[in-house]
Amino acid sequence: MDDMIELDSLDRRILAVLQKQGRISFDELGGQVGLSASAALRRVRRMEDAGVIAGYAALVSARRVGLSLTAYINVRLEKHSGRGKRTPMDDFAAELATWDEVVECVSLSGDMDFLLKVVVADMDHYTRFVMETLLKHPSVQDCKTSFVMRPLKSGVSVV
Amino acid sequence: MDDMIELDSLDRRILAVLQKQGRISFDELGGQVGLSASAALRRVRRMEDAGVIAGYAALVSARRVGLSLTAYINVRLEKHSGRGKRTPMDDFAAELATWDEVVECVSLSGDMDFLLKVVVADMDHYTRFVMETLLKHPSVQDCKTSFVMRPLKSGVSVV
DNA sequence: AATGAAACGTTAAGATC
DNA sequence: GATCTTAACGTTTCATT
Repeated sequence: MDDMIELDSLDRRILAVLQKQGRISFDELGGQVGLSASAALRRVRRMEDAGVIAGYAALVSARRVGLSLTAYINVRLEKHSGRGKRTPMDDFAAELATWDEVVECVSLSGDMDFLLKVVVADMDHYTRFVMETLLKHPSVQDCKTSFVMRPLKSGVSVV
Repeated sequence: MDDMIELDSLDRRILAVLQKQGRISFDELGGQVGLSASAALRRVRRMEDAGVIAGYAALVSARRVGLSLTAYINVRLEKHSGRGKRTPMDDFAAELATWDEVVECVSLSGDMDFLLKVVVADMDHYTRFVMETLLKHPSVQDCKTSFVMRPLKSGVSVV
């Protein structure tokens, strides 16, 4: 399951194409990298099986579905006070999954514990989320927000 | 070009499916949301044309291609010293596009100007990138890094 | 040379659009 | 009906013996 796989330059070109055009046909894909459809298919299947390609996704424009505000929130947790045997981090992680506003969350080195990426309709919704959901959570000590003013580069295809 | 489009609950269910299974057939997609293949296709094409679906992408596992270190870097730019009529921000944004290590970059409110998401093979590569590329750029004043210790939620399909 | 593995292209039947 | 997917089959290449 954890086997490293060798990727040659053709594999990498295939990945580059699929990251831009995830629903391209194997015929076209092969054409772009200089292979037949079946050869392209074989290589893609191999990378899927090896977990190099984790899956495929439609990219949804946040704006076009009415979500025009993006923010990053640094969160610091309480050091103690986990419920029962669970740590504050466990409690937080469990509830996180139920918050639709959070599209990305990583645990960090440094003074802050988590970085959340949050996408919402407007400032109103954002304020409600922070006040009535995030800060009300018993594991959360405090947080600090930076709002996204302009996206310069969006990397969506590395997981 | 900027027309808001009305999405009903069926459209939203279709989007949810396509965000998880971007290469699903329309037959299966229709089955999951209770539509025929052609009805599902019509709705998907409509959302593609409206820009709601910005595209499709294969999701590549960073680990499996040997990129096991992820970091977020807050960058502060020089306030002046743009070359010619261009601002430091223009200079920075232009060069950014050529840095493969940066998979995401947004301009932020607050004391820092940018947040970069960086994915590299190891700490060695990371150090080289910061010392020999990022900090050498004339627009960059200073930066501060947080390393990702554990990804809890990865949102890849909102753009 | 002979052998086997790996990767390619062609073909054709079935699935999908 | 046209395009796309996918498995079967034969060919080429190349490293090993």
